[in-house]
Amino acid sequence: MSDEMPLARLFGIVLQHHYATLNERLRPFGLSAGQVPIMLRLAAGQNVTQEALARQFHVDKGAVARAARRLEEGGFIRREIDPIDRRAVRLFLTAEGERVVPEFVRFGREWEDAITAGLDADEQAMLRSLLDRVVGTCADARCCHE
Amino acid sequence: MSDEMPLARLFGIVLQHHYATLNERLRPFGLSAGQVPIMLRLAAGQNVTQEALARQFHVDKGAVARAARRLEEGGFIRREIDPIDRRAVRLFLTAEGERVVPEFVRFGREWEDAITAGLDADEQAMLRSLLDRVVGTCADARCCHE
DNA sequence: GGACAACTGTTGCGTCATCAACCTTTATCT
DNA sequence: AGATAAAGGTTGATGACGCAACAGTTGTCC
Repeated sequence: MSDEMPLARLFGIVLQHHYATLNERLRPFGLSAGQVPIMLRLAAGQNVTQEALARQFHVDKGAVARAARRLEEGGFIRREIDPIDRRAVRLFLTAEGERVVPEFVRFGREWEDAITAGLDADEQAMLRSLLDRVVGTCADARCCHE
Repeated sequence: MSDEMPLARLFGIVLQHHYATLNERLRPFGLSAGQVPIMLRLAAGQNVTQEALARQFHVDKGAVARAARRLEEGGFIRREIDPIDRRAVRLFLTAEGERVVPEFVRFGREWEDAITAGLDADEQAMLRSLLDRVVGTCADARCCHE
């Protein structure tokens, strides 16, 4: 199986599998995997700043900007300049966005289910817990966020 | 901490941390993280085919081709056409490659140590085991390799 | 109130990696 | 043997992401 596989490669393989799976399912929408986290976040509550998204998902603000642009071009979100702080852009789902986002949620959930199909509930919880802690360790290394 | 973080993002964060760390350390060599797995494999035994590397690390053959080219241009490996099967290219370390590869091994090990610093030995083993199984699951999904 | 710093967002460039198309070489099949 | 298929490798297009430089806006501090 894992004959001398660097730990980093394991992460890479899983991540690429995620991109491949999501990209395929999102192609009919003209979208790809990078836009999903934004949609998921908006499904849970709108009126969100790009900066808040970048911070929440530990993603570069440039990546958020590009993803938001594609979502807007596709007609899934609307962007409004915050009247109080005119630097900030606030994101909202359009009617079309509201309509499709449950499917995106399902895509994400199904991928997680598929990937952890060989693990029982305890092992899944253990995996997430260990990943959380590893992420915490490497997040501390560079920035010192919340 | 992980407030509604998609599982895939956890993998992405760790992987990006790996790239950032390795790229920084490899810059003095004119290399970057993508070339490391090849070097590590060659350190453990030379005369390897690009196709074998792609299969071992579950990486696209195109990625291996590019990484091998950069390593050759940097003078770290040598590429010889297999005289038996003239389609195949076999990779070897140069003297310079032999000289630096122990450092690359160290870079990789130090990153793994840093990332798992918050985990005890049992938890580290558990993490790798769970990752192996998840990777096995998603590897089965597309191909049906060894 | 005016100079300077800090923050949000955008864009260009680089890296990792995939896929698809192609070329060359080898294997297969009749 | 000749045609066809399959395999190893290369290249171009694309996606995700980070970093750095920049623009516009707001905050701070004399």
